[in-house]
Amino acid sequence: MAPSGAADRARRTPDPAATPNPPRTPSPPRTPNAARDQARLAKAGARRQARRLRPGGATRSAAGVKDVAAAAGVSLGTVSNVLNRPEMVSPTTRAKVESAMESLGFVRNESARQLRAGSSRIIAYLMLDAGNPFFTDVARGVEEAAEKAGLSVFLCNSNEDAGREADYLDLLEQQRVQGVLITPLDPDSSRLSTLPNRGTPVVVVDRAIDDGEHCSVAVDDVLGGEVALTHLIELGHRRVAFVGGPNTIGQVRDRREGAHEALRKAGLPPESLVDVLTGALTVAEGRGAGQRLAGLPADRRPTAAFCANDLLALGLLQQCVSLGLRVPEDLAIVGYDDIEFAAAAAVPLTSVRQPRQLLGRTAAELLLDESSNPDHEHQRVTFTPELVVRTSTRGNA
Amino acid sequence: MAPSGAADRARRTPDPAATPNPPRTPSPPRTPNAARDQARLAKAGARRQARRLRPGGATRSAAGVKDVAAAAGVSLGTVSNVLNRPEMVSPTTRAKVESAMESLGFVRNESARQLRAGSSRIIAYLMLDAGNPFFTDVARGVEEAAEKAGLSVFLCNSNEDAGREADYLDLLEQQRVQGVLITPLDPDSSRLSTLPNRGTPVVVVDRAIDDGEHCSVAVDDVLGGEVALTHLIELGHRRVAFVGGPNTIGQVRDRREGAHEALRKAGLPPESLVDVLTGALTVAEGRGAGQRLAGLPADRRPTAAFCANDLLALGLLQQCVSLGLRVPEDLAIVGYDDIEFAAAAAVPLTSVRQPRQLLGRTAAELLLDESSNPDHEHQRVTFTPELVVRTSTRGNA
DNA sequence: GGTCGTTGCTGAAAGGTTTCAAGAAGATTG
DNA sequence: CAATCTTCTTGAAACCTTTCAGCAACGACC
Repeated sequence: MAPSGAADRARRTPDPAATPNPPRTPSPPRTPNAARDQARLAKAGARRQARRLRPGGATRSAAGVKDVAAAAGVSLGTVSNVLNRPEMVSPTTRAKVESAMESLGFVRNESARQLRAGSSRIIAYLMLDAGNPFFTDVARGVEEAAEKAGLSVFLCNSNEDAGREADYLDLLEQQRVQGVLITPLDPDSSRLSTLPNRGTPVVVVDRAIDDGEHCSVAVDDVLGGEVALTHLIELGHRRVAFVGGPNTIGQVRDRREGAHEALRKAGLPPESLVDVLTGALTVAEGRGAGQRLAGLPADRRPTAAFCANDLLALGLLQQCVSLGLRVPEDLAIVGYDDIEFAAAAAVPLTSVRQPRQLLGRTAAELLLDESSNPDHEHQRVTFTPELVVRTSTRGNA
Repeated sequence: MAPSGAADRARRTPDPAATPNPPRTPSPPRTPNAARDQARLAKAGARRQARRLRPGGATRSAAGVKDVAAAAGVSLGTVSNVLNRPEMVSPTTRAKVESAMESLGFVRNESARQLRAGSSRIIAYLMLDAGNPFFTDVARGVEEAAEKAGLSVFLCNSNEDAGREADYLDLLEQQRVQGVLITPLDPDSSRLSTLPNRGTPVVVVDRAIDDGEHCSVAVDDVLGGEVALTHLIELGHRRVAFVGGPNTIGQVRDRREGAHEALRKAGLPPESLVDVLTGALTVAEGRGAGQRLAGLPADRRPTAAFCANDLLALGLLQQCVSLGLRVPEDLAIVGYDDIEFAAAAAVPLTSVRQPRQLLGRTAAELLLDESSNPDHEHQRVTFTPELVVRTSTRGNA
């Protein structure tokens, strides 16, 4: 119970060049190019120690119910009963079986269980980007609801890659999971319908969809975009950048559409919104967009930017500040999602908040209903977003 | 909740109040108390539309290899060959089989495959906190290495909860995954050794461990703590808060120990480091710590804070700024992990950087080696952290 | 003393896949 | 043309669990 001791030992042990046949050593962490910050008090490097141990008998015997039954002197069916209907086994028998399990190190084979019983106790959430706190917050809501129902959650990360998304869908279907929650790259993809057609419930998260095949839980992105841009218009901005992309992502399209809607309602021309296209919804892409925006001559530069999500907004903000632009005086910024880090940013970020955890919880509840309730009706739940105004648009006034 | 016997039993008891009606509607998103920001242009709420559709024939026939074989007019073994050794099936036969699969909507039953073949194509990463960008970056490294090897990754989130961690370990062992990567709450837990003893490889991530049962990949946290505090000492700070907790988390203990080591080397008394204990490593807990620190009279308040991770540091920073403390003049702050948001914070954060992605990639590579190479030797890889100095300690000078 | 209900346990069947020894059909060789 | 190889294909066995009809033992009852 003294891990500090272990660490101590690690540091003291002489650097062993004596690794007989180690897997190729990892390259040392490359110094990040993005960060212009300096002052390395310690240089990066890796130490590695190998040990051939393979202690006596790694008991790879893998005891099964049969072995347990033999050891306990009961039949195989009884062992199964202990596992699945313990109340219908006499206490003494149960004790015998349980102690046999213990001493044999029995681990139930879930594949066989599922094959025979037909049902899995797992649901999966296939996320668009596990690095985006928005989605991990949604995931927390999912876990909450799943735990209440006695299910486990596997998280999968498509990382905005259509190929990976498809691979994971295949995998999950083959695993016969109880259901899949997904924030898809393209909610209209036909691939999304094949699962429910074959019996695996799918609930679409953060996209509204009404094809009769899925439930969906979403936040009104068009309204969110409209609210954001209305706010900027009311502050007097007449030339606004829309930072986001790629356009294949529905959230981006909807939020842009909402922005245009706001222009329309305000009687402003569509050209008031200038597209700044990004390759993904990440901080790094936001920095790139900042570079481009800051490079424009001041009289042609938009006076405000509406970003498709907070990661973009934070990157944009960071880059603009470091290039000497003042926020909001030179450029007002509105983000989207109101992730926890938005409020802690260099200039606290105005953002459009979504009920993240509730989104996940509701989606999971719909999934559970679909997979357990024969009278299930597909539903489309839409939540309303909420603008949170902070310094990045309002200033400190 | 993983299928422990007790949980199972609980679950099976028939639900007395059968719910023929749709799941209870979710409560509307509660307005967050933490944010003091205002200006709601749109109030939150939910719309819901139900549709009973249940289109004609949800083909839940679940065609199997047998059906495909019949449809294609070949034997069952041939279908399996198409699936697993396509090169040894004649092109024409293969085409027949493939089109039969297509038209029947065949989906391979992974449970059965795994039961028979014995092997899973899945590895899992059991994370300490999926909401911490540090771990999602590690996960990205894991995915990268796994993809290269043709494996899929399931992410699981213990959320710093020992019970959930144990449940997931059970579940993964029962699933017979190919291996488990884990950042454990307590690396010394005996539970961690039972899996490898029974044949499921386990690699410990972000903790050094040398028990002969696991590989481990870590960054030297003691050194990191030392480097961080040395930096503060060199800046003249003589009274520093250590913000972190709970103490059961090894990372916290090591980093604190390193800080004390720095004091020792500088000839300063141990009381120079004041513990500010938190309940978890989150932004919210960081805010709480900020509240407490800012509440101290200026002459008793530490002049600097070293936080066990960046989430704490960001929360602390946010709270201190909003309470009128100047950073770094009134309070210098050092974080840990150098997550992407650290550089974009209100005051860009000095932090101890770790090679996150490399950590994950290396861990996954070790796991793959362990599960495929009979001569595998357990290794302990240690990387060296790196201090990145920014405004939160140095100021703008 | 027979009948009936309970309670606890048994043993075989089933579930969908992979594997593998063996067979069939064609091609090649002497 | 027979013998030998090759190349494909086949069918049964095995993987481990759950389920379920049935059996044995026992007490209660008329």
